[in-house]
Amino acid sequence: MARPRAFDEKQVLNAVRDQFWDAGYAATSLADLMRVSGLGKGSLYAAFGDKRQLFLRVLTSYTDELLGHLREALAEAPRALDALRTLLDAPIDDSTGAGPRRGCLMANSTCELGNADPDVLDHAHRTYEASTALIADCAARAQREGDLPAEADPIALARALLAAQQGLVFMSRTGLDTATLTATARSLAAQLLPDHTGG
Amino acid sequence: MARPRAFDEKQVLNAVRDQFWDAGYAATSLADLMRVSGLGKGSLYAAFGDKRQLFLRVLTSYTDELLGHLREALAEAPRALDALRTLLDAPIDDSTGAGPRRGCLMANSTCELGNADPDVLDHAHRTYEASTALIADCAARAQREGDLPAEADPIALARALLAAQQGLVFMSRTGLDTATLTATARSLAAQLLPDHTGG
DNA sequence: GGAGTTCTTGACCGTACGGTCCACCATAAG
DNA sequence: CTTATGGTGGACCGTACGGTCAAGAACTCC
Repeated sequence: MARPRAFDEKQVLNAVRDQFWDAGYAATSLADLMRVSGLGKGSLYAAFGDKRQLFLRVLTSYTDELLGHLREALAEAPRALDALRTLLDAPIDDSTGAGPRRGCLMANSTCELGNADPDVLDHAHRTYEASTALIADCAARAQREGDLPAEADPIALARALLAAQQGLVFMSRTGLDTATLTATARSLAAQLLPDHTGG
Repeated sequence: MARPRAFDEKQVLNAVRDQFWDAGYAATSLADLMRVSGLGKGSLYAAFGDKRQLFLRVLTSYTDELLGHLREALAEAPRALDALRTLLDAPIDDSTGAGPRRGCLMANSTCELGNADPDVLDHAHRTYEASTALIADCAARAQREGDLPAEADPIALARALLAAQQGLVFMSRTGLDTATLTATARSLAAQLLPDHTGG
């Protein structure tokens, strides 16, 4: 093993991810990556390859975590309908956090690089298809639990929810105040996931 | 007036806008702008200032046009409800066009530059507030025409529609096939703008 | 036609970028 | 202690970028 690494790989990847997340791909320079990681150029290149490779690696681990958390959250909720409603709260969390509103790294990357980098586009497509499948499973459970009309299409509902969520994320990025954002999320949730038992 | 300009300003601005729209701000170089405009560096700088000024000018004229078209479309529709439903078709048009799916220039710019450039963020905020107001007016008309429940809040509905639209635009950018995108748009329209008279 | 003014072209500049390389260092094995 | 191996840090490189400038061209006015 010779000389051991002086850095924690996960820590470095998290720092790099945050940098790309805050500033985007093009606006992040190698100097930025060196600063946030605390590594020299040589170490960075030896460990992760060039800027694009590092970015793709960070992007992949980001979506892996995202899908993992989504799977957990949807599976663990006692009531599936509540889990679906929670999906629309994610943008609110982004707006209330301390730092800048940075939305979703995958969405930002798709906007910035989707037309220029087929790998990124493909990754985006796969990620959102996977999300749709997870959400659709949860919607089907909500149907079984009697909280959603049985005749609804779970996949269609999943796509509608995902679209609403991404739209909210974007509105958060425009600087919409948290109260209005929250009200809009509630409004969308009420219309896309109405209380079925009461009606 | 001395020597007259050899280019049409509007034509140049449109070409530049398309370039920024396709590639984004950072990924567009001055060489790109020279190529698509047919102008030399000197002419570009003399006529429009530096890259950022040119970009902001293009962005402003883009949103001016956008709001103008929106105002027209919403006002001219015989039935307000139909105009509101048409809002969700815009992302479909983007997906069926010949070129790459490039979404909305204002949205792309907000994602890329919103955190770094307060001017862009402010412009985005104002633009979407203006859009919301226009859509809310149309929703109010739909209420007067008996196509929307009178107790609904037009502004809240406008924000929900705008969020849904932006979400659909984003899903189009991930490469979602047109049929699925269309189905999702129809699904969202059905839930956000249900047929009130029939139900 | 001469003067004045604006536009055009492209050479030029400084800089900051992504990427490479190498001398040095810290550890493990023998 | 010696040697081998991989890690580190920073000097270095070529390039492409955004931006400036000056010389000449095209036009108007007198």
